[in-house]
Amino acid sequence: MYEQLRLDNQLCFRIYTASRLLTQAYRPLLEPLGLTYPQYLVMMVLWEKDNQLVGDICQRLRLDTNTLTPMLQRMEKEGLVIRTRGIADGRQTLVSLTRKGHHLEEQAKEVPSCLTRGMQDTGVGPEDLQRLAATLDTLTGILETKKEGQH
Amino acid sequence: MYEQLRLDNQLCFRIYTASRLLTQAYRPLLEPLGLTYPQYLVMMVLWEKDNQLVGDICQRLRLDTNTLTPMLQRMEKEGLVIRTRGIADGRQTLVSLTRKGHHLEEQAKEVPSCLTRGMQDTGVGPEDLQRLAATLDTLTGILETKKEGQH
DNA sequence: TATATTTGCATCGTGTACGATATAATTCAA
DNA sequence: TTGAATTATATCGTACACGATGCAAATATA
Repeated sequence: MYEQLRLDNQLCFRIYTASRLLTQAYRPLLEPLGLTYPQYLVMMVLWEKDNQLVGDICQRLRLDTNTLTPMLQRMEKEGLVIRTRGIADGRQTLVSLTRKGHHLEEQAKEVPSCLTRGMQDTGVGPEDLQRLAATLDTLTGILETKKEGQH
Repeated sequence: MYEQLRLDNQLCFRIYTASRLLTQAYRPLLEPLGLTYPQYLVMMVLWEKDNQLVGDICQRLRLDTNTLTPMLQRMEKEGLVIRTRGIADGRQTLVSLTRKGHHLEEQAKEVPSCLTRGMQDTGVGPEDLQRLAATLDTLTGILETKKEGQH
């Protein structure tokens, strides 16, 4: 029995579990909007700035096109976005919000507070979350750098 | 533009990204062992204690049978585990390591250190990781409690 | 003890993730 | 300028996740 292989010693398992449970916590809030959690992320990117290329969204969410293209196709079928091919560069695909997609922001703006409200009086204070975010940013930065180095 | 909908303000997005990047970081280390990251988690559970029920593994990893059953079936096909139905209780399925599955622990024991080594001299110290783990545990605990309350 | 309920696991359908490959448009180079 | 490399997306195959449903074994209840 190797101590380093104990599940309880695995940071990655904690992050993996927290990620899944958080996504599950979002589900009942996003279901009324007809969004999955990854789709909600795409919407946030587009609400910040409309008319972005697939590649822009990829970069922002750190996802590849093989994940995003099918997702954007489903979102287009749902009438949330429109995909337009070849404007300046014929290879690019521009993703734009539909009116429906725009309007969804009004309903979505309540979602984040629903979750942070649930964090109150739980032993996890705002400063803990702040520190958590900072450490995760550093960690992600490191992992991205290592990833670059592979190519 | 609602401030609370900015991607940069989303803790969940950070965790989601960190989780994916960490899993990606494990991939090249686990590929030689013929394991995916979730399968590696199952193996860790079984290395800690062999001969566990599907339900035990579910509870430990906080995954449901609809995820684990197909995964265990794949692992059985790979010759890592054996699934035995109905010992005391005919509904249960006992999951046991094969000799091959047991032997894999020897190779796997190097995996964790490969990753922690990569964390050295990066600005993220052991105490940061410790605190990160603690906060995630609390967070996960809260999310689990909320989840219970839904039933 | 016959029936209803619960339990443990399996199956199904949909939606991500992601490596590998394909394809068409653009750019580079000889 | 034409063929080679590059780039931006798309497609394909496999493996999770997870809600919903199915099913047989065990348990509870009348």
